Amino acid sequence: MGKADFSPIADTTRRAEIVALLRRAILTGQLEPGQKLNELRISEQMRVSRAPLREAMRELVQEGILTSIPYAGTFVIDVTAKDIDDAYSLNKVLDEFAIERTWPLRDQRFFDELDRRHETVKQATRNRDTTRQIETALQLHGLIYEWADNSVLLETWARLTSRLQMYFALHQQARKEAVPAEDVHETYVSLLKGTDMRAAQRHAREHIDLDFEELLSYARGLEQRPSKGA
Amino acid sequence: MGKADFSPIADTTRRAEIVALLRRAILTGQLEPGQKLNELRISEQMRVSRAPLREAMRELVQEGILTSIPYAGTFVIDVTAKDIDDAYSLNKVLDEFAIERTWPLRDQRFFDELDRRHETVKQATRNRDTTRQIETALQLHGLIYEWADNSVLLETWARLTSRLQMYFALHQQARKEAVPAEDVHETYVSLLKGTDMRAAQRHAREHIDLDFEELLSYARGLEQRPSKGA
DNA sequence: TCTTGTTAGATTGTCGACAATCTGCTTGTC
DNA sequence: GACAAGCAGATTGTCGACAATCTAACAAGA
Repeated sequence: MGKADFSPIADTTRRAEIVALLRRAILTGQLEPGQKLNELRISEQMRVSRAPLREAMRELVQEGILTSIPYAGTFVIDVTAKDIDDAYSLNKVLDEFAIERTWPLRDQRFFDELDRRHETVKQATRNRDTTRQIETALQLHGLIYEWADNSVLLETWARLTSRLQMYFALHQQARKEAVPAEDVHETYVSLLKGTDMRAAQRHAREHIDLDFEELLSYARGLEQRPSKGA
Repeated sequence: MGKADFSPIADTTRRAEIVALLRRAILTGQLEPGQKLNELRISEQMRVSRAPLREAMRELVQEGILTSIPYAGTFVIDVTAKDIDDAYSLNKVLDEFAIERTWPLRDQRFFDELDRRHETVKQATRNRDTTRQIETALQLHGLIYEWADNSVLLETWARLTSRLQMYFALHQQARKEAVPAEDVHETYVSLLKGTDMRAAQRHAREHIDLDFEELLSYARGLEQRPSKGA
């Protein structure tokens, strides 16, 4: 028997591509929070009928980054300080759990993948590509979820990730100064390679708190921000 | 100004009703795991066109109880012992977190609602209505999530609940003997009213483990169960 | 002036038909 | 008989048009 392990072929439906396009637009901040998505306009821009577009939007509504009001429209979710707070406090709990589950399953492949993703983050940092920096940092962070061997946990993380990426993108977009160029993940990676699980969990929690404080202060600033129309 | 506080009016779209119908059919076991959903047949039965039906199915796919393969069809998710294991182990973690967050927010309204839901479970138990018993027990359990004041946590619980309800329904449907008629929630409720948070958390975890073991033994029995076609 | 009723326009929700794809069977070839 | 090519049939994906609903502007009346 051959040994080639093929990755699944790409989804060939328009719907899937539309989902990807819209998600990217939202997570990178091209579509602002509160903004209404006009079906006719978007479907014309994408050269697609409204049917697959609407199905795509339903998916993103369930994914939690769009919200829908019957006969009124579908909107990018509004971001409040409390939403960010909620997401982060849950993230802490999930992180601890993910590390606990991943810990006994770590092997050489895990460490290799950890290094690989870390390297990708560092590269994005060097290139000053903030969007990609956020994306790769979350992917680095997501490894413990992928390795934890718990499908429900992974799904939960995927949902959370969408929001976190959106929050960070908004934050980066708003603040004037450049992103810190130094590498803030060195400790995290080395702890995941070490032998002290509790220490890794503690660090994950504290590391999160750091970025978190920054995000929150930003979010508190845009409370009562008016919703953007079409 | 008047003091009447109205609840939001019902969703008046076919889509919303279809979602509710399908979800109920899946969670009560009318639609079996692995079964394919034929769009044409269902749309004819519901006297609805395929457009809103497909949108509804997209939502349920994202909700995690349906799965879709392009150009092949949409199916009720398969249930494996590992899925149940995954869901429960995550549930334990979330329970602890929910109790921790709810604890300082408990007030008279909380206790009243707790009693009310508990009473509803007992009533369903007396009536030997197993489907309703599962539903109400999960609602009782869900109170700590509703009270925890964390929207992301609540969403996560909602998703988890769907699966749990499905698992329990399958279990109940499969086993011959009747459901235990006694009340298994007495301790849980009284601990939530008490002053020892750790004890409540511990009990939640152990209580879950109980039903869990039963479910798992059932699920292990139906591994390699063939998927049902149309 | 404020409220209420009406109307036109725009947008979302739904429908029926067509196109693309898959599945299983048949056919032909070796 | 085994196997590949090709052909129905059924099912999903997509489209364009119509129906239902909302919004905002405007007119009529108290």
